[in-house]
Amino acid sequence: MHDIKSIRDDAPAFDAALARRGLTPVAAGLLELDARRRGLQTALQEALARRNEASKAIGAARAKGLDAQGLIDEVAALKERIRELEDSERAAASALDTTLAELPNLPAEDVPAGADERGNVEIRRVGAPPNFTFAPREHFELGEALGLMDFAAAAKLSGARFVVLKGALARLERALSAFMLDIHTGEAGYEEVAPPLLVKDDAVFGTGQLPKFAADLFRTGEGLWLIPTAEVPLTNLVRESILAEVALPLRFTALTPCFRSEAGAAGRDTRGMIRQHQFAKVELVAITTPEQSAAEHERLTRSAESVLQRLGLAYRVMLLCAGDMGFGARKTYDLEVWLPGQNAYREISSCSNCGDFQARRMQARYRPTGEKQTRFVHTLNGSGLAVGRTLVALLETYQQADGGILIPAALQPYMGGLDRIPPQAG
RNA sequence: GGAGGGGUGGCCGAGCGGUUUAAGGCGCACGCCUGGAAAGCGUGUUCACGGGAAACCGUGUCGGGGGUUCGAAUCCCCCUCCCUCCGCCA
Repeated sequence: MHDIKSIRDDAPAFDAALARRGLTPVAAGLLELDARRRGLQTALQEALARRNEASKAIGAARAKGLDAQGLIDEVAALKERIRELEDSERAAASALDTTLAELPNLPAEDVPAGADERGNVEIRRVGAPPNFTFAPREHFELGEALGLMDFAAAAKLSGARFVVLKGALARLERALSAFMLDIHTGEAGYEEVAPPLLVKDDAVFGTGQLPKFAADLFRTGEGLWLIPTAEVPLTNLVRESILAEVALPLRFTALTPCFRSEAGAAGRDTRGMIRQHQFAKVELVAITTPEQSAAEHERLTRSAESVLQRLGLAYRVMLLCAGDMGFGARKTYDLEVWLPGQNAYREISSCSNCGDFQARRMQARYRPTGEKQTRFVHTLNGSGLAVGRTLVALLETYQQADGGILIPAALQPYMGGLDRIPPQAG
């Protein structure tokens, strides 16, 4: 959510920033709505002030036993005008808010230009893609051959884009989750949270999925939303609050299932676990000051990267261009892991600095030490990591010619000491 | 799901149609006092929006939304959250 005042202050800069996202100018229309709203508000407030003044005089006159009929008539006449002004003011404010709520965040200055993923810039590459003496298979071939990954069974239960994991692969998902959480809650200092998976409209509005992306979410009959990411409950932990500066930064991590309708993804990644309606993810969220958020963004990204490094997975870090960023982000790094079966880098984490964009929607503020005025916090989030896709990368990276899967040393304690998933006998 | 009781500033807590400009207390900030501190005394202390160069002024805000009234923290209706009991339940 943008501050209309900042648009008032520099409309051309606002439109120029939106243009970097490929959007047409909107500032002029917004300012017109804003001027109308403020005019109505001033008129309303003047009417209310007069009503308050006259009502007080009526009370005083009554107390002295004087006649106040003239004042009573005046206020009665004001009532209708107040009602009209209230309705008009509300309509104007609502029109302005509706428009503002659907505008994405502005890209940071150091975000490269570009309309789509072809404009993204590679920042660094870590680890070398493994060499194989055989043609590496895709994860679903490996998983199904092991008899531990069953898409057909999932389809019977739930339809397309679900999977059933069994045995060592079910364990592997649990192991990866615990491994990631331990990394983030350890030296990185994130506090582990077990949040609700069903949330209200306000929460989903706060992080920016509503109102524009309702079609991407699942909604219960009772009107609650299944979280598409733990970013929603974790970030909303600070909604409508005023934090002391010394309490910042707040760093939260959570393992949750994530639910996405994938409405616009028909035909993409239809095979395998890459794109599912439900997947596990360990999320990282940080709440900090405007001064600290850029550094916090780097720190958060490094925490996510450290998971890949300890698992020995090759990856690259991409700085997203203005046209490829998500709705709430002002700057985003994507981590892309190497998938030997696909012979490609695929997104496994997206780490974004949202600036004060979500904080405004949530009314999440802090009070700088020694100051009276409050300011909006900056919010950041990133996957650390998508567990399902990590499992995919692990299978494809550590596959053996016989169909078995080696378990990286760092993960073995979480697998009960197992060092490889053996190929299915027979 | 049923019945009942509640929600007032950072916190506690009065107020239940009009000098309430939300009493009083705690906490916090600043000042006085002090060798220094405590105590004491004094002043200040919700948030948002609008107007203004500023000082400051105005409007709204007593869980949320409607209504009654010249006037609502106070009366009425709906919603929401918390607590107690009953029912159901991992």
